[in-house]
Amino acid sequence: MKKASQLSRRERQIIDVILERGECSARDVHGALADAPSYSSVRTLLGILVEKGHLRYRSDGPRYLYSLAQSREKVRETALQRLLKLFFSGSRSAAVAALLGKDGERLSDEELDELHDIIEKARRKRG
Amino acid sequence: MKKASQLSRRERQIIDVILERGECSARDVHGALADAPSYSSVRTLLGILVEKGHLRYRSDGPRYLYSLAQSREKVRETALQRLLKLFFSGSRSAAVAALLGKDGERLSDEELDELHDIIEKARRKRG
DNA sequence: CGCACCATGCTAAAAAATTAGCACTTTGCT
DNA sequence: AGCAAAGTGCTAATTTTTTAGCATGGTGCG
Repeated sequence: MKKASQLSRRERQIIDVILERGECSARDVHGALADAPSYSSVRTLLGILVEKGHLRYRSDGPRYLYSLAQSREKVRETALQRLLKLFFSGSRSAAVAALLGKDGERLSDEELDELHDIIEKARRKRG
Repeated sequence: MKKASQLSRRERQIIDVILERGECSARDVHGALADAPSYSSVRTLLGILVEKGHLRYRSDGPRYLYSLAQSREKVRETALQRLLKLFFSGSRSAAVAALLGKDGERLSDEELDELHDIIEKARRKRG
């Protein structure tokens, strides 16, 4: 079984669709791909991804619904780790700063409140 | 010129090395790859990546040093956008929350201070 | 029931990626 | 000057990916 980093382009593309939309039928995936190949090809790829352990599926009447084999959180954490390593020398706060924009101008008031709470909570915990 | 999302596995791998380390010689890249193919192959790939516009190089004595063609910030922003779209429905604050950990336990006191400043600055700006 | 739809398995061919060798030039150093 | 290291261009073979067709079986609904 290959690692996630070993995904081919199409494989990654398909995983991305399912990451973004959640459970999908082969038809859904095919429709979601901007430059989709034939329906048959998409089904082949889905089969391969299941075989490799990246996806799983369940029956829903006459169709299969595909979803991630790993938990979303796990996949997300892996992706975050990669990003941290590549762009932020592993520093989470540097990544956060980039997300916020230098002056937090990218966030709504509500979002700012949420973050403020998180930070205060962490501080109180430490005294 | 193909898009970044169209990178093949090896291509991505090589770009990643250069993202992480900055300017690299062919030798550096070859050495940094855990499962590296021949030096010759690495040079071929580097050539392709330059041709495709992903990398550029400059002479440094008898060797070439390869680096990103696009600014690091641009590549980073693209990567962040993808992450936001796939895992956080586009919400930056949700991504920040994930980075911080539920209670911000992942950050040092100094990092917390920095973030607090950013948030306060943003708030004052809005009243 | 029978059609439409979706699945499966098998097959196969075309395209892309990956690997690598060879001959030769340039550069830096001793 | 001469060697080692690193570059170039060209070529080519192998492997992987990607594409797609076909025959067949199951499910749900009018």
